[in-house]
Amino acid sequence: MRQVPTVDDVARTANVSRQTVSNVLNAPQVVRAETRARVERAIAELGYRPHGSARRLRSRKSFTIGMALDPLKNGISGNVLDRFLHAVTEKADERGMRILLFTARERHSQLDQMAALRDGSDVDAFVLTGTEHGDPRIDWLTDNNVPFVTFGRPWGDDDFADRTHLWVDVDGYAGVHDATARLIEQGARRVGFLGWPSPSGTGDERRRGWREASERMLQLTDADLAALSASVEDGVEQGAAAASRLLEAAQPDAFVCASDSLALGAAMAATRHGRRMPVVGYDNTPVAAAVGLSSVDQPLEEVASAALELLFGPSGTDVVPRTGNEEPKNRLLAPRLVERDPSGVSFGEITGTANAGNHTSKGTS
Amino acid sequence: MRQVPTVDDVARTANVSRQTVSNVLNAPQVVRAETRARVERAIAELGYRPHGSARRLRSRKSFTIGMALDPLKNGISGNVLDRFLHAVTEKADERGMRILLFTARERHSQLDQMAALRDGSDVDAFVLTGTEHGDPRIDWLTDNNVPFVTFGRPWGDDDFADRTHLWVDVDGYAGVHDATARLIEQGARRVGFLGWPSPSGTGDERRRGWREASERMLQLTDADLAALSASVEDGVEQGAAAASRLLEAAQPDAFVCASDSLALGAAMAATRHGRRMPVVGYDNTPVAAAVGLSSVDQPLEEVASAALELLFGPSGTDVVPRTGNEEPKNRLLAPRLVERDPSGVSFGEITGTANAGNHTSKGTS
DNA sequence: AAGTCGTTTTTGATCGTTCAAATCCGCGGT
DNA sequence: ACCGCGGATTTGAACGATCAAAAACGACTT
Repeated sequence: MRQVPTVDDVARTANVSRQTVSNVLNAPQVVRAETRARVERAIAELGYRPHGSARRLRSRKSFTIGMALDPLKNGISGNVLDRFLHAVTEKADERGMRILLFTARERHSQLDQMAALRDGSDVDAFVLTGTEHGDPRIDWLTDNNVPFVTFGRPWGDDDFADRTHLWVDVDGYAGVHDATARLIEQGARRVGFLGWPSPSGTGDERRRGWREASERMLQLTDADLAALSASVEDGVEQGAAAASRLLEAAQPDAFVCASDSLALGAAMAATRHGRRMPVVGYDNTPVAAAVGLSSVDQPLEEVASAALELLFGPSGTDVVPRTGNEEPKNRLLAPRLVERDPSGVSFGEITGTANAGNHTSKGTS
Repeated sequence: MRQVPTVDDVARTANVSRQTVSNVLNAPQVVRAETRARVERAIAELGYRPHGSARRLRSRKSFTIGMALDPLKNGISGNVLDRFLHAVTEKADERGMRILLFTARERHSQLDQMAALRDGSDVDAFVLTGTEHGDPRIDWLTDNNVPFVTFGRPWGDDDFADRTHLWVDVDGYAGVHDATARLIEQGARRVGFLGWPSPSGTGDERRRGWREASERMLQLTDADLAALSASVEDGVEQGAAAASRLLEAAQPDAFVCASDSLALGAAMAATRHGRRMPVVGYDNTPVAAAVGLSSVDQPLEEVASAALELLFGPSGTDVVPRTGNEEPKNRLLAPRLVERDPSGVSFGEITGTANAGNHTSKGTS
């Protein structure tokens, strides 16, 4: 079995020293062109490939980004994070970096994992998703001066002023606002909203988008607005039930929803009530695509690029020092409304106990 | 800034040598209980954590599994691989192992990536998905003696006799066979099948399941069977179109499909023809769950466990030597039919050019 | 008292690379 | 001739751990 060649082997065949070989790889500009060519030939000839672990041990850089993979949320919602994961992986690949995944049942051991990954130079930085307000991971990372960026705002007092925490997020307010405005342009006069119970950073933001667009463009009383809005846990059934209530009580002529699950439920409820009306969901999941629902699409590729840019600058692989000045510390990206014609599907009778999925709805408080 | 403690620091505080500390971590049984306790106390006190890269450099083991993350297939189908990824990550976590992701636009550079990962002791083994017959990656891995396992059969002449290639797969034949049988039990007499064009390992296998169940349980001529089966590219529209043709020509009273996309299309087509009939899809995606379609569910957690067991044995983290004898080299797992009542949704008129998604259908050959 | 054996601990070398500093080399200036 | 200088290259040490072999220790024989 052939031994894997090392820098020394390359150095010997190219008649140079170890360090020169190393320089060809890491700082080509300091090597004379002629020598460089010679070394490169030797590298190709021997099929040399640097030993990652050795390099990391010495240089304390890993070209690797750590991502926590949280246990799969039921079906629909997990899709966004998976798409984000793909996007980050690809953007990282473009910089020659890789993604190290880890999970941890308990949050505590997740901190341990992250600590181990950092101390062992396994990762240069972390990309986190699904962070909550006051997330212990964030405090730990900040305290220990570990570079990280989150997909999702910290939802503190003034996120844009937060200079210790890099974040990228999608402007749910704008997304829902624009979707609502579009419906109104198309003739809607009473747009209903299905969202999640407060407090929920993302949820409240999306509701605000609907509310402000409605306020601004339609002459609706506060009572009207209150009647047109519902707060329920995520899920198709819950969406159907809530939409049904609104349809009876507040006569909406369109729906905007905080998720595609809710939107699908709303579309079904509308048909059940013998009405056909536009419904817009959120996240543009395959479900929305399959049944022809319009949906607000998050630009996950851009989110991924932006996240890496905040961490590593426009193109490098070195963590940008967080000097606390100048450089932007966050990015808020605009989503895009994907409009679809739901002519392909209509939603018929829904039975009393129809279970439109295998969602484990834990409590309804 | 505090320095990260090393084995030497621990050794010093515990009054032992480096190697003893190392032994406490890697071979506790050779250390006297009392000494071990002392060392462990020192470890806890200093908050020592082994340096992964140093360990890897010396021991040539990484406790890491490499997975290629292929560019996201459009919507629906990607879901299975993402669920698999999650499952593998969790099962790996239980063994104290982690997942390193990488992508590569071109297949060629993917080989390079894998070579680099292996040479750099970045990964101990690879888990591959979406392998094709005669996949160059497989040859390369086999030739270079790199441990790997695939989710998906090699689709060679006799996969079960293949002792050089570890694989896990789900028995699509059984899944579709049983789904078909179930429909027949429930009264169906002419079950239609929507699948993909041959040759396609998975696709042909699923079709065979339908065909043999139909042959065995129903008295159908070869001509009947041929008329009841369609081959189209994956997609909701394609499924609807094909189902529509079958409905006109062969009077099916139920459908079994090779994917949820096709199944959704079939359900829509059936409604369009004013018929209500059972439809079973494959993969149990969120789409099926959302619209209440029955579907064949792949046991991805089991697939993940089985894959790791083939590689590392029932519980360790060391690659089982592929001696070519005795130990099983593959596992074929049975899927499970998830039955749903589609009462919640009915599928209405479909317009001529309805685009029920943003699938980029490349060619129709 | 010396030899033997088994268990526990220590010692020195090594993994493959990069860092930091030293050396080499050619050239122009005094 | 000597010095200084900047660019190119080399040298020795270090990164933090494990491997392989040697040494220390105790108990038990002979």
